[in-house]
Amino acid sequence: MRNHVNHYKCPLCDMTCPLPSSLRNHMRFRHSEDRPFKCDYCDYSCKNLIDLRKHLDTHSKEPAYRCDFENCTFSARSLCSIKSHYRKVHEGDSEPRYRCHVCDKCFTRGNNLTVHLRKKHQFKWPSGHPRFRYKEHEDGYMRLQLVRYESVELTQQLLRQPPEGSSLGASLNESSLQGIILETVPGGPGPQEEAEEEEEGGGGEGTALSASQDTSSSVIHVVNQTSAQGEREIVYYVLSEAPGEPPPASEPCSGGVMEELQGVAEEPQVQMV
DNA sequence: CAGCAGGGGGCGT
DNA sequence: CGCCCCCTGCTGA
Repeated sequence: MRNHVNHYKCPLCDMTCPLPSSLRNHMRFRHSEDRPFKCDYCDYSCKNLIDLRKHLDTHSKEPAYRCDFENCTFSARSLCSIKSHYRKVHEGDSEPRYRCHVCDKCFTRGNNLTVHLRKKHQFKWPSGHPRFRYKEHEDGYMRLQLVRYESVELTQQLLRQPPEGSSLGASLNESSLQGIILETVPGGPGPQEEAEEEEEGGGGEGTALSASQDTSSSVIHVVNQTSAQGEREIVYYVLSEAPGEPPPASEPCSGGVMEELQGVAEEPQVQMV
């Protein structure tokens, strides 16, 4: 469990990770333009041998993969197509398992749930989170992972908070974690002003996303920060969690943090999950 | 238009 | 490798 806490931050972006090796990999694949693996038949190149092999399959005329099941003639050009075929046809696993935590609609693939979340509920990716993660819940459904834990130390470092004056960063336990969640929805009173599109389809709009029964928490503060260079916006959510402890009324630790941030905060939003 | 599914690619584990 | 991305064509309300 402790291993899932992210202690390391990429100096070039907002990505965080639990291990130095993860950071090294990230640097190589995310921030290097080196593409040593080149295709002989086209100008495709990539950073990874496995990806090159996958690509080479696309040059073969015959479908490179066949279904192993007896008497099954299904074939496809990608391994993932075969696997999804096998699961659906030969294992009877056709029930949609990806479930929207807002409206409970189910989908067969995470990809399609992603489209749904973005189009129907206006979900976005905060900086440093290039994609959604889906997590299996106790009921077997895959739902959007809303919280990513990072150590308090790292968060303070991210916020350029001087380490002294923190009475709380000393020990890392589950209750002293801060989370970054992957969602922000205007939802309500915002007087926006859609530059483009779009009439409401009938005013229905689930709005308010009151479907908050499952997440066991909590009010989250959102701060949009613009760096000195005016480049990246970081969306921090301070998760007041800890059912056992009273939530520190105004985050004694983040007093300085909030103070520092308020200078650059653009539009704080408060959101429940 | 919403959802499904196949193909192909990126990237974290 | 596995998960998720985009793009795209198909299909059923």
